[in-house]
Amino acid sequence: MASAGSDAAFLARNAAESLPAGGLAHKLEQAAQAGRPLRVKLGLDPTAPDIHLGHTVVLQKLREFQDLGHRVVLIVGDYTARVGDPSGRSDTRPVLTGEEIEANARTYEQQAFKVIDPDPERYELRFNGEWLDMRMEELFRLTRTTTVAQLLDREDFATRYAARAPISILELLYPLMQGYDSVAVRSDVELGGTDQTFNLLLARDIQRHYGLPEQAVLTLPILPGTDGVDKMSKTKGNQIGISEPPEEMFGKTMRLPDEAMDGWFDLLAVERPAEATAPRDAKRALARAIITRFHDTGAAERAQAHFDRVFVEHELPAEIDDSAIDAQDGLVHLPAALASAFGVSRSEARRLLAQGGVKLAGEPLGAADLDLPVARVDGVVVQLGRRQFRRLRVR
RNA sequence: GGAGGGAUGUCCGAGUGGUUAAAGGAGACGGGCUGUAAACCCGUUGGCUCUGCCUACGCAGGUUCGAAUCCUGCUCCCUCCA
Repeated sequence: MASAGSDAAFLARNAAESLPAGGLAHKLEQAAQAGRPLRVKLGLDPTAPDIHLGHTVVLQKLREFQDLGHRVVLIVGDYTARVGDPSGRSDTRPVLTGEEIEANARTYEQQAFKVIDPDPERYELRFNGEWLDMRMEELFRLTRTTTVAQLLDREDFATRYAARAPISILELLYPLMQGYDSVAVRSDVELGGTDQTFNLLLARDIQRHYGLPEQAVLTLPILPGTDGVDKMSKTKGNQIGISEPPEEMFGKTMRLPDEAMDGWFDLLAVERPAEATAPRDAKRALARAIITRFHDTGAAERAQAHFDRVFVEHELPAEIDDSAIDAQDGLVHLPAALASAFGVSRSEARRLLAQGGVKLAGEPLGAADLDLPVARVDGVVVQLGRRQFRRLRVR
């Protein structure tokens, strides 16, 4: 193991903040002296089991800790998920059942193993229902650790409070519960996005109140989505899921605005190509690196070849899925066929047709092409928009 | 406990009896340009058996030739006073 100082510098190199100053190096030193690994905590939300690139930033960091010999503790917020988080106003979140949470957690874990090491020596998975299902008396002890003023220091609470927007007591309790997780698992370090800074730091206070050493906190910048602006999230539709097919990953990465590229290289810990590389080529390298990480090198090469073929050369993809469609009296009703082949509504199919967004064997169709003879479409490739292809097969 | 405000399409947000499938914006999608970047231009954006029909403005009823708009009840949300 290298020196604690250089390890700390390495771990913090692409982090947003390492708090308190010198805290991480100190922890690493203590661990080295005691000859034990650090317990590195990450909390996860069991309502969203699909991992995307944004989640992998912090997972990647966990992996780095593991590679230095430390132990990762993933905490599933099953208890909190069962209560339901009221933040985000009226859209009451569906409260999950125990089984759903368990299933989500396992799905998440399987995906997380693409990044972190599943070796039981280096990894453990815990559910916070284990300790949060507590007696009132214990809750009193927990709530005594923190004051309202402390909680109102958190930016979003402060903003909402000032704006007289509602803040439920439950919401105020979340940081406490998260902090108690740190008490329960005796974490040495906790990771999170910069949006978690407050909660991660509050956990230190709570640990102190419980007579435990305070955890070091390492926050990582939020990875912007493929739009380059908003935080990557499923709801925003700007995510790249780590289980997506290589071709999708390649295309989505190429759509990333140039300005966001630097951030991606840093946060995803992808080696940057030479300074003079054209933005387009840098992005291609980024895309290949991402695919190599979640699939393999071969997949990356194939995805790039596919991309070049379809979007640069404007040729048909090498592989096109078949779609079975119906015909009547020797005619194929296109809106219906497109709807079933591409999963759009018939009205939408009509619109696309009218806008020249539908190509049959490379030739654009028009609004009038509603019913075509079977012979013209059977076995022929239709293209919807720029990137969807299907070979139609009349049943 | 009292008083008041609100719930509109993916989101924000106009509209307070009739050219309203519902202004405007955002987003998304299609076309052009291009590096599937940005910027820019044009167009589309509830569904369908599509020159028409059906469904839609929190939910349920009612008034009216006609309602997102008026009335009644209900649900939910917010604010202020106590």
